[in-house]
Amino acid sequence: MRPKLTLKQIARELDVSISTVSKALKDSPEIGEETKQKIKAFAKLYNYKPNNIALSLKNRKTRTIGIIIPEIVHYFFTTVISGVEQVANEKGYNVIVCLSNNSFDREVLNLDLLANGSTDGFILSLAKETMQKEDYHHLTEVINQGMPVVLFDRVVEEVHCDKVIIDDIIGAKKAVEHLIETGCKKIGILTTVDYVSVGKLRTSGYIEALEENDYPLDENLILKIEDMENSEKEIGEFLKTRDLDGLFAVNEQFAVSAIGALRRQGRNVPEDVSVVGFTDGELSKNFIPSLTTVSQHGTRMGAEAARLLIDKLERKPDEVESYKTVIVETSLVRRESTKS
Amino acid sequence: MRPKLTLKQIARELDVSISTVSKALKDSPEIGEETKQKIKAFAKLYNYKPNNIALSLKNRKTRTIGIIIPEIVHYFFTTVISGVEQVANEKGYNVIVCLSNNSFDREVLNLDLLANGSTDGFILSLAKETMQKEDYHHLTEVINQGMPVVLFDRVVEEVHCDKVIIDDIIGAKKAVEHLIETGCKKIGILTTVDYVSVGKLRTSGYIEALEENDYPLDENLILKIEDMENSEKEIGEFLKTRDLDGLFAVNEQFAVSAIGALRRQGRNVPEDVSVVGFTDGELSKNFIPSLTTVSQHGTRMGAEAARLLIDKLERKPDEVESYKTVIVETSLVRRESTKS
DNA sequence: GCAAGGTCCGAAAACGTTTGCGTGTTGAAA
DNA sequence: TTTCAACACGCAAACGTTTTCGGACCTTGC
Repeated sequence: MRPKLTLKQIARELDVSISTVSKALKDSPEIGEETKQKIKAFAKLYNYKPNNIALSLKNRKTRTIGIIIPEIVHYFFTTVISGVEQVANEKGYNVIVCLSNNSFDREVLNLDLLANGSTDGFILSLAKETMQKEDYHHLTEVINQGMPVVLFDRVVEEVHCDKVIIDDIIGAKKAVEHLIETGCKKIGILTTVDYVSVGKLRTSGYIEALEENDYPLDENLILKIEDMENSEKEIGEFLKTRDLDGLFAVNEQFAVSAIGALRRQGRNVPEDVSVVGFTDGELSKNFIPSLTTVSQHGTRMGAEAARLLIDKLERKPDEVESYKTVIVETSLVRRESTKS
Repeated sequence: MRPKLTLKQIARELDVSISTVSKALKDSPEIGEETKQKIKAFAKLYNYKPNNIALSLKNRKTRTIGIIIPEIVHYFFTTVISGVEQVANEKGYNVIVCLSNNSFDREVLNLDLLANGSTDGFILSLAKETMQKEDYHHLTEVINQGMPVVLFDRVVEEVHCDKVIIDDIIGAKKAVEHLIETGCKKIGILTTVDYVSVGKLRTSGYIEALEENDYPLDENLILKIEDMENSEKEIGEFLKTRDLDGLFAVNEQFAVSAIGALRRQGRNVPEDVSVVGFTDGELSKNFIPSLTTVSQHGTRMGAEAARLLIDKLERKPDEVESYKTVIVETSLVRRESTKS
């Protein structure tokens, strides 16, 4: 076992000073050609690589960006990470991922931990609990210390920073309009309770689409699901008592549960009921019938977020502060769960 | 914008030396009670947190573990990460995730990068390209420098380190035996080419199960898929020309493709053909029919890997070197795609 | 009144870098 | 021979910690 090589060891070995070694390796003109060659050869031979920690300390930069997400076992978030990772790597940044598990305390903990030197900035999506508490002091504090933060997906007005979101309302409208265009007359929605911001927005989109097309709004066709555990049963009972021919679900899960329930009730998709989901994940692609769905383009969101963050990080300190909100367009992916 | 507080600033502000501040905050008996209180109060008021980078440099430890995986948009890997994260956090470690995208070069790059001070050890699953190349010098080098490495899932004998794997062979046998027990007479397998070690092992399990139950081995019922892009078509054609009543697929993807193809051919699952998959992901749970599958318990694998790594990290330096291989048991999850 | 011992604190080194500046050596010009 | 660039290199500080060691001052006991 041979421990890591340092400048000091090279210096001792070659009988020069540490600074000479450092300069030689950076090809400084201060150092004689001969010495440079000798040092470079030695470094290469023993595979010298500078210590990142020491560099970080010296430069007060880590070239690392932190991602904090509510959960990782979740298709959408992984695509976002993938997007972040791609552009981060292009620009020579590293990515460190932490999970809040939707807990406020863990979000604060992770943020504090990473903020103390480990990362130069953050990309994060708020924990559910945080949004309920409406307590964002940990974020404002970090921002006050001069660390750039980019919020995505689950964002909130109170925090002043760059944001990347999708046009939830427009996306939902696209979905419902597609149902209308393909001949559905009575369209229901499977959504979440209102404090989940995306659920609320998508519900708004649903309502807007109905209004703009002169469809009556029937509260009876709206199911707001709170308890994810029992969503299957709840959906089944809801569908049994509604005579609808079009259904918009605000996520994949609800969509497939609905299709399953409908099938058990002897109703075919899309012949009897058309179904549109939200989020284009593994399920949508592989389900039978495959799901018509609103794609959120997570990869693109991640890439945008990373770009925003890195821009801030590499901005000259005298440039004026300004926060952008990037809206990533959704698109409707037509598949087999709706009529064509 | 108020920049981060350091010991030096506290010292200047309170007109004591840096070392006094440091000691006071660690509650050292060397410092007078009065001074201690004063310093602690000040630190608390302004929310002092020591700089992790400086600590890492001093202690030559980062309390960070690096995970390198082939891809993140993949249910199994996310469960593993989740497992690692859980125990890492319990023990006060951070997790940094990098992706190799199944590329050898990116695996080497990431490993090199993280090895230079960013992490204390690694948990990784080899990239496909790495396994083809059979080039593991980057790993042995890192190990030689004294950094512990734990390999999981895609492991390889040539590298000497701790490993966490599942009993692929036994898992596959369980799957096939279940098919046999539920009355299947002619059982096929959808697998990968042999250099993907898990594919090879699962194929072995399939063969063993057949042999032990005196089923004839028919090479004609084995489909080795190389090109993931066209797997759907390939599977369809394979099934069209085989008259089997049981099918074992080495991953979810293949299983659902098969079910789709069978259905198009007018064959019902599980009435005409029973199907068992491998990996218990979103798809298996939500597909209709839901999939009987071999669960790999990714979370448990991640947790085991993290425990192994942290044990090595916190081991006294004089303890003897020894490498363990932990085998995480698989279990068969019975659902609707097989007869009961 | 003086040495011994306690109490409380500060100086400095160390972790591995980078970099501005000082210094010694060389060679050539005067 | 003297002088002065140019060149090649080393010193030291800095980043933010921790920790060992020693020093100043006060108290105590004789």
